[in-house]
Amino acid sequence: MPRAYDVKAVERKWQMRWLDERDYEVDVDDRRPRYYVLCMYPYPSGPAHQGHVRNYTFGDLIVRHRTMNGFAVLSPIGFDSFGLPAENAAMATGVHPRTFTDQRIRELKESLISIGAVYDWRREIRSHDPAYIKWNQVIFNRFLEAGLAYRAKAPVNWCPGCQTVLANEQVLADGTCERSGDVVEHRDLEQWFLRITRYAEELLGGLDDLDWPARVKTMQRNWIGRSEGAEFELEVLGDTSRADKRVVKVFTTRPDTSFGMTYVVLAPEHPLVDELTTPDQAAVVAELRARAARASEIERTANEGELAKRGAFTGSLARNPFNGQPVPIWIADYVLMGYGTGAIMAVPAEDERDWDFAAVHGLPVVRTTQPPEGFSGGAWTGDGVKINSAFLDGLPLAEAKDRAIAWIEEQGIGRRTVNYRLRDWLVSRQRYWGCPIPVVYCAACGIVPVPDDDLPVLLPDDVELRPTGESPLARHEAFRSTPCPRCGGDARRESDTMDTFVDSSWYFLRFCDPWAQDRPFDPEIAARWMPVDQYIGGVEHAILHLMYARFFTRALGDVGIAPEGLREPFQRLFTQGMIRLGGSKMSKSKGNLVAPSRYVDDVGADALRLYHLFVGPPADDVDWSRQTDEVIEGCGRFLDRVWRLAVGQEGQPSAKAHASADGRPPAAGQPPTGELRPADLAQRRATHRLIAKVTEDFARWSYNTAVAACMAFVNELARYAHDPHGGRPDVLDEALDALLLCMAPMTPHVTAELWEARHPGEKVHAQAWPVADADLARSERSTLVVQVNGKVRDRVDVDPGIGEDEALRIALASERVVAELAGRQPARLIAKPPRLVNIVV
RNA sequence: GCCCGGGUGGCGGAACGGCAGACGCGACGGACUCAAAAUCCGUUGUCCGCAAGGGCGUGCGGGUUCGAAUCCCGCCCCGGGCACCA
Repeated sequence: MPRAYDVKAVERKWQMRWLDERDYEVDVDDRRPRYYVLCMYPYPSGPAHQGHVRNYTFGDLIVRHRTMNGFAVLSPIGFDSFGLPAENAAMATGVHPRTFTDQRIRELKESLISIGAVYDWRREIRSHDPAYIKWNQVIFNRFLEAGLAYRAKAPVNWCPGCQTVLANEQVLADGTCERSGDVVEHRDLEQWFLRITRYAEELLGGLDDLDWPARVKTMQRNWIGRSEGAEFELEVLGDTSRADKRVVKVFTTRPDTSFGMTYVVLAPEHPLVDELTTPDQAAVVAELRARAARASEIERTANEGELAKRGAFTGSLARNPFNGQPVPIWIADYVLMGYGTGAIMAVPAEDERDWDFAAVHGLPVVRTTQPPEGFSGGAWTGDGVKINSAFLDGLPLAEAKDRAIAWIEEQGIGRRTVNYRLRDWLVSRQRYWGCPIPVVYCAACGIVPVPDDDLPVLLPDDVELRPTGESPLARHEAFRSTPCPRCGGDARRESDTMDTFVDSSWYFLRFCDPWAQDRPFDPEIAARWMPVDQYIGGVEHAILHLMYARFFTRALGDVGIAPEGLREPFQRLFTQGMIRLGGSKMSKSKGNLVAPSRYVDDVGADALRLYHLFVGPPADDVDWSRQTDEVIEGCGRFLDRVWRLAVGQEGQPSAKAHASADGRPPAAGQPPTGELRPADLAQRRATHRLIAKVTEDFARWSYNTAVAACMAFVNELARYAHDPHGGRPDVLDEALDALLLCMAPMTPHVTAELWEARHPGEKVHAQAWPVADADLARSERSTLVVQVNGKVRDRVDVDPGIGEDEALRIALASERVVAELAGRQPARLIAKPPRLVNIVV
């Protein structure tokens, strides 16, 4: 499509200037107020995709807009450069992950520059840089000292596709790996964990004050999954020969239903199972345990119809402490070892899972809550007065719960407790391309951290990458064998690397002070920039990254690395919608990308940015369709109109049409003076309404309507410019300057070029954000809508300052209204001047 | 099953409880041109009507209100998240 200007040359020119002139490099001692804008740093997967363009367009817009508003805006960028794709590619092609990654970073960096995004590039971080690895490892050491990092054997999620363990957060609800889609298996392995659960309560409470999308907060609350209840012990019956009493400890959120306990269930992995299983039940118990151990999450949850196969009686009985009754002890795979105590009291009358299980196995049901009249279902889980419950009888749920807990505590058999669904974060990965976990195993000294002075532990380059389920580092003798830092004896290095979410859990802090040589960052400098004022990213990180980063910020504060008072890293969060093509998310892994470079080369970065802003509300998903190309071309067409309007008929950018007496163009922002004809005044009003509208829309992330306002303004302005009663140069200048300023954050290249042409030596992005003249922005005339019985019958042009009486007088005088009323008397008159009058008959 | 979003022209989408459909895409008509492209101007929810004008319209059914796309209740559909967490 032929264009009004040389888009490529103009865009390239400004991209180079922004890099050369370093306008977006800021330092912490800048005298302007500080503002920290951050887009989630990208995994370098090659040239940017549309999701990146969308994300970084929003970020760049805010950076430029805030800068024009007088802030020192910190706008850093980096690359989340460790991760599986590079390693998988290495196995497929033989290219080393480092070479592969560096190449991908070059490509991505080039595309970020090509869409006109500006950053303080001095601060660039790459997670695979030795400096970043070093501080990652130092942080790990501090966590180890503080008991926040620990090694434990645990049932873990194993992904056969990725050949590594996964964090709970990386396993989808259907039991598959979020990355590869493979069915995740269970394995018992010794692994490194970070103690995020220590912060469960704080992570939950901290959400309240965050300016985040409600949806994301809810997802985090659900993930943390706080539940209040009680733990108590049940005595195991039988085997009177033993001296010590054996007990089973259960957790329940419904201690008020304890009198309805008709059996007890242990998780198949529960340590007491062997001891409690009687010889005649041994075979069936063993079979169930074997099956549960082998079963993946997906199998374990997918066979609801086979409940009979999912539980087995141990042969032992326990005593319900509330009523002294013996109840059978079962094992069943619907009870999980990892939650609570791994054992439950089963109350089929008030729990649906217990009800279903009891029904299959013929276990008794005792109601302890009076269901509402007419209730005919199975378990009743709602409120109701207690029955069959001795001292709790007659009490409603909440009160009965408190009384039951008090009783448990009086008896000394248990206590009130809070449980969380949140588990500790498993960070070991049996892969090469990640940050090595800096510990050494010594036969004599045990687990020994690598001393800070010996860090970083770097990855050796000469590894053999093979998918064996073991880190390639384990087979690298020079890496693996090392003297013990403590005793000097033979020892072996940890060969696992860290989950890459560790890298992204503190990069935003490093950005504040990426030059720090003796620590990850200066906490005082971090304290001055943090928290991030505006964080922007995809909603797919609602749980994983955002939860980990919140945990790290707190934990780093508690070990003295981050500022102590800093608890929350991201004050405001914006999550953009995703890009879809043909109904599914556009992504590299799905292979349905539509490359942005195609548009940048064709219609230009400004047009593509404008499209992303214009297409709809930023939070909404975007469907990439056949129509999209045409809309993007429309955006380019609009920029052409702006260009032609700004340069006049000559085709070349010209200085302002209107020069003052000394021949120099007047400074921007000088309002036109002297007599104004009605058309001139109308244009000035439109100009100031535009400023007010765009300012307001930017504040509420309503970029699509801001763009629409600019388009409508250009339509009007073109009309005015060609109007024989309009076209006054100073009025045009005011209008064009306002338009360029308003558009500068959205389409930076074309506005920079036009501004420079009109104001030689000036940069549009260095200008102050325009301020609307409130008197002019207020509309001069208003349309009074006259309704009869709520139906619009007439519209009258009125003064906006009109009063109620005047509005009614005008309305009742309307010919159309008189005709409609046909002599009927109004029963009621509603006047909302200057917008509306409603006459009810 | 539970918890969030969301259903408005041919399409993307506008609309503090007060003119539904701003702005754009597409379509149609016109100007310019030998012609095309580009550009410019106009029309474009739907039905009735030559017109003036009127009826109907924001997923469906109720309700609140002088007035509902907007608020409330009950459904339907789409998207997302969670789902043996006791």
